Amino acid sequence: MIVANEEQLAEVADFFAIFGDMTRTRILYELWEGGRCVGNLAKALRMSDSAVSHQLRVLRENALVRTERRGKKMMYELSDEHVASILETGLTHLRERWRAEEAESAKGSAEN
Amino acid sequence: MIVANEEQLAEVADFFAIFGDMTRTRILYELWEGGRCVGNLAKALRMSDSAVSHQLRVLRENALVRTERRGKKMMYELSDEHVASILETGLTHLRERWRAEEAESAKGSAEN
DNA sequence: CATTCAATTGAACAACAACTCAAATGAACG
DNA sequence: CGTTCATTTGAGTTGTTGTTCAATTGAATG
Repeated sequence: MIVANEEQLAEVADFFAIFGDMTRTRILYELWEGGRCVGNLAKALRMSDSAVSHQLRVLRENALVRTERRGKKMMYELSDEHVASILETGLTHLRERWRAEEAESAKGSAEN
Repeated sequence: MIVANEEQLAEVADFFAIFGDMTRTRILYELWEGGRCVGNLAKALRMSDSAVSHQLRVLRENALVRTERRGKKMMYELSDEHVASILETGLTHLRERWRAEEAESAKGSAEN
């Protein structure tokens, strides 16, 4: 049990909210595999460059990704391993839930 | 590196989004300390019973909290330790960030 | 069974967030 | 320096989300 005040809980909420959008999680997931430029990401997500760029801005402003210009292209990468580990936490948690749901539905079909 | 498809990433996003609201993180934080009824939570958060109840519904529907009726009151508690551990992950991550920011600002004031 | 306390629900409203589209910026290169 | 490719920006629009308010449900109790 960690002690936290309201201001900190607000920051926690804001922090989780960044991961609370599919476009951003997809971007982070892509970057998990390695650095990518905007156009490359946009193609992978089948979205407009603009839409992706807007979300990259959010990620950048929250220090979840770092940029490095390489010629005309702007390379994006995760700012540290922490970001991947947060994603992993959520993914792992859901993995367990999915497993449980599967077991539950298997039980149901055995009963009927 | 965990393999995930888009549907799963969508679920991850939705999952994080639940934590991405201050009211809900405050509720979860309160429940971390132990079970509470709606009125009690509302008082602690200085919000209307209704507003809290609406958010509790979201948490309930996503299986983050469990309920148990005790007389007129409805007792809410975290559905498992996992929920607390997710909160802790976020809190811990931000702790490090806050420490880093503090160190940074201390460096700044030493320079000037 | 009427009353009271506790919680839930639904509609309405306001605030916010994400995407689109068009325009602007920036870097390379002939 | 004009053109091209890559990205960013801002305004506008649409959809979503959280809160309020009033009405409703549910359980206990005299």
